[in-house]
Amino acid sequence: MNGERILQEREIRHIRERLAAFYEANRRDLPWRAEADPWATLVSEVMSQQTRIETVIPYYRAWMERFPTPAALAAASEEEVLALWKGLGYYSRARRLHQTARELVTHHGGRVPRDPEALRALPGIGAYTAGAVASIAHGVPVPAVDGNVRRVLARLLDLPAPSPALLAREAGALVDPADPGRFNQALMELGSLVCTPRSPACTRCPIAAPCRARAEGTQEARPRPIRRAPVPVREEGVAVLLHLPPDDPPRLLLRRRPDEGLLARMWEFPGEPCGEGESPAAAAHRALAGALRASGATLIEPASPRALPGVDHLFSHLRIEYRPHLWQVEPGGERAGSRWRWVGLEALELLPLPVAQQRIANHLEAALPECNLEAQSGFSSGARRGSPSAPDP
DNA sequence: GACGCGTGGTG
DNA sequence: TCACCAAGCGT
Repeated sequence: MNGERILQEREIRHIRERLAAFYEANRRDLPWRAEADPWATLVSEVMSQQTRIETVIPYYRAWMERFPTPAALAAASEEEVLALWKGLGYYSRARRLHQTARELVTHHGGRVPRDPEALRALPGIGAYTAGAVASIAHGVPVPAVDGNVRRVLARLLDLPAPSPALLAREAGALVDPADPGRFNQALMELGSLVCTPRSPACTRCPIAAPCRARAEGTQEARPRPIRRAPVPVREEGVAVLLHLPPDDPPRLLLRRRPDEGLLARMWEFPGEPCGEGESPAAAAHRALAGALRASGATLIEPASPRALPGVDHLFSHLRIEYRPHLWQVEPGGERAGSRWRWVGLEALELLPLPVAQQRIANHLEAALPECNLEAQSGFSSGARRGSPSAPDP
């Protein structure tokens, strides 16, 4: 089916007028709305992908301070880029934005293109972000269908499961050519403030009159919710290798994750997933063995490790229960490699460390004073207390 | 088309 | 407590 519009011309004009008024009265003062800078718009849109606006704001400020232009980002190291993104999640966004900045410099004169197709071709920029940047930063009359807009349109048209193609067509016909950026942001703001997933405030909605779901009373059921598969749980033994130099701050051995997949190229304490029926302590021992081999470090005392508090972390599709165990070691010869690194406790914040790993480090820091004492009287002597795999209290 | 990909807020 | 989900993209 094509060409068939559900809304009449008169309704479209009505919706444009009401949304424009709604936006002027309700728009939030977000930092990127104060600028007329396409780079600022692009950065804010990428950061906002699947992320709450309140979470984005401080990251956006720090990012624009450090990388005010595509050229500034293009010149940065990936490690610094990931470190600034730390805690925001979906880290491939940071790596793709980094790559996009480089392509802007090499192929677009260091500027953000206006053509939606050119934007769409950049890494990390899909249909939504291309439409948002083209309309908001450059005034191009194209739609920008995010989760909010999908929900608003599904209700306005009373469709249980509208396809992306249908939504793009309807939104494209609806966009106000007089101010496409304002219109698209108004639709999102409406979804965020009024036409919410649960308990939509239809009595306060500026476009309740033409809303088909409102007329049918089906707004709560539009769009139809999707069922998620239950997330698998994995238990992982973690080896925290601690070096206590006599006159310097404590140091830790970290490992860089693989180039692809979960938390790609982020840093972590070495860990191993528990095999079938394997205890976390045994898995941690395997991680220890690998870390000693890779780094050339040696155990100070080959005794039982001290168990640190467990960290349970929920990822988007996986739950991992980290069971960290602490060993004191002496760093070995020259063996290092780019995937392993000794890092001072105070320098962890400069590294791209995922949130769960930071929690492990925090527990270690809390336990450190005791370790110093034990180090002098022989670290090995019965340092174990509580269950080795006790979860976070 | 379904899945992999983080984290924190919310009812 | 926990399921849901937020200004999605790439494969």
